[in-house]
Amino acid sequence: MELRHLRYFLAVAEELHFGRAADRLGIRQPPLSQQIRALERDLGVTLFDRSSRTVRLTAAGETLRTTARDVLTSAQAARQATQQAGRGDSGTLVLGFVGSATLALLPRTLRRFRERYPGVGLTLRELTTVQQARALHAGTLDIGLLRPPLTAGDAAGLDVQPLGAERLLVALPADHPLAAEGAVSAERLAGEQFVLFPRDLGPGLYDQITACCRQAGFTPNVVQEAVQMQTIVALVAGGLGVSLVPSSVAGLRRREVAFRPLSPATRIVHLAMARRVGDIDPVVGNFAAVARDVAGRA
Amino acid sequence: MELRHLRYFLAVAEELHFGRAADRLGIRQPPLSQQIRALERDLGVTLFDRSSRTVRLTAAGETLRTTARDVLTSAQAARQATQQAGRGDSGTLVLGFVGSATLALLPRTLRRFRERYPGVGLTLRELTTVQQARALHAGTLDIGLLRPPLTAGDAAGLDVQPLGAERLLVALPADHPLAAEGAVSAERLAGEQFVLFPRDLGPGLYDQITACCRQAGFTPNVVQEAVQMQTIVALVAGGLGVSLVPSSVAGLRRREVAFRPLSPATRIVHLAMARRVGDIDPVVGNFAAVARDVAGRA
DNA sequence: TAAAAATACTCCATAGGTATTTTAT
DNA sequence: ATAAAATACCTATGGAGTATTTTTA
Repeated sequence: MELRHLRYFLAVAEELHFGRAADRLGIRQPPLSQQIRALERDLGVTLFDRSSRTVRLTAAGETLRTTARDVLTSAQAARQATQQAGRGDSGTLVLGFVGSATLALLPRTLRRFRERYPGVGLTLRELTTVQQARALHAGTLDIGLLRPPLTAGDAAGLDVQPLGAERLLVALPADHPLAAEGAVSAERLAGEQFVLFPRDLGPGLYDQITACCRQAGFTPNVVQEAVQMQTIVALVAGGLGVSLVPSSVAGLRRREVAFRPLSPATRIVHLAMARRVGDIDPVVGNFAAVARDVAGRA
Repeated sequence: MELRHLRYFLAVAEELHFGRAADRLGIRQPPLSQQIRALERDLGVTLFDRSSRTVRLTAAGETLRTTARDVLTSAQAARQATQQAGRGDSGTLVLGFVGSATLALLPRTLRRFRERYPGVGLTLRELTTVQQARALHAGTLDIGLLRPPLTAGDAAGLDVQPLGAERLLVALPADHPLAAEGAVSAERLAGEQFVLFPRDLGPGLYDQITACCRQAGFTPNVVQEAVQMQTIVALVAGGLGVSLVPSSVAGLRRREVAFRPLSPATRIVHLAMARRVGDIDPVVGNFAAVARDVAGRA
């Protein structure tokens, strides 16, 4: 018994006429008669009571008419579910991200992805870069938005693609003297009080910021820590100090805060996307494509 | 997509090895690879991630593995339900019977039929012969146990088969003088008081009984009516009168009642089975066969 | 290098076609 | 007489076979 037999059977059961059923199926009447006969032989049961003028369903035929519909329906459902899964529009995706990635790229990427692949369940986990690398290896994470560099050990077996580079900006209270200038050199910040996030929330970015200061000959005097970028910016607005932030943070326009480029504008922080090498899950590929697309537009 | 593809796919999905899966399916590895490939092409989806050493399911493959099982399961269910219906072991049967048929044949037939065809729902309707003929024509009855004769009009379109013939017995109180004799001639009953059923409950049998008396030169003096044969026999046991009953009623052995043949033993009452001509429902055929079988053994 | 899947090809079973016959109304 | 299914027969697609190549762990 094949699905073809059931399709043919249903056509005849609905038309109660071999000729019309054959037309509907796009085949000729004799092969249809043969297939129905083969089905009857296979099942060991007479499905139609046919005379040359009338075709009626037998009791067995009535039974098959209802059950065969179920079979074809579930076959169709299997097709569609499989194709949806193949397009990467099903299942779940566990996404890791560093806190500083949330500001621009992540919300837009999530919105686009949700629009295009509504069948995918998303789980978001805010993790540090190193935690993401470990979770990717452990299989508890499917894709990560993190800040390079990774140690060779952590990077092994991972496909890490740059998603974008941002300059570091100086965030100043709007009435700060340095805010009057176009660009600020790192040396000018030596005496300033800094608002930063705890190092363990983003060691990559944190180390780049402190390295920047060290290169200018000082260690930043952190007077206040805050967990979220929004809070840091709010604290700067309140006049508690200055900060160094990735340029995407400037999207948080606040009247009381001025963002100024560092001069020379050499300091670059990178955001990257990491996934397991050889991960063939189309959901992961789709998310990566959307993220690249969103990053490319910025 | 055909069921074959799903069967093959499931074998590979379970073995994760084309060679072993082919063995299990009783085919060779290359055609199996081809069929899987054809399925993938048809669905437009990659189902397996295969290298020459390992075969893994893709996300789409995982989806198909669960849904394809449903398809094959429902196909198997369709097969079995259809075959059961074809054997006549499903659906319902509406059976009519005359009250006087209940004593021997009907209970045994029902027991045998229930044993052999547990899938059939039975509806029993006690109806007169004429009512059965009408109900058969109307399609509200599938098969009837009735007492011929039928008028030509009622019999048209019906297949009426004799199920058995019974002699009429005289039912007497055990202490009745006639009970001392071996056989009783109808004439000897002329002065007796009779216990009978109302004519409209079984005009065929009733008319045969009264014809029997009329032939012997008298009209039975009915002093008591009762609806069921058991009651009639009980009333005879109580000494209220005598009765004429089909021989199967003698099965209701009661110490206080003697059953004696009529002499000469010419009076015969028939039980017959009626169904619609050309009724192809195997359930009806099966019941008829069981009934004939049970009647034949008696 | 060795195990396993893919490829190349061959064959034949059978789905589907045309022509005709049978059957029941 | 005629509509419709069955039968007979033919064709060709494709499922399954054997032999071989390719691939990667």
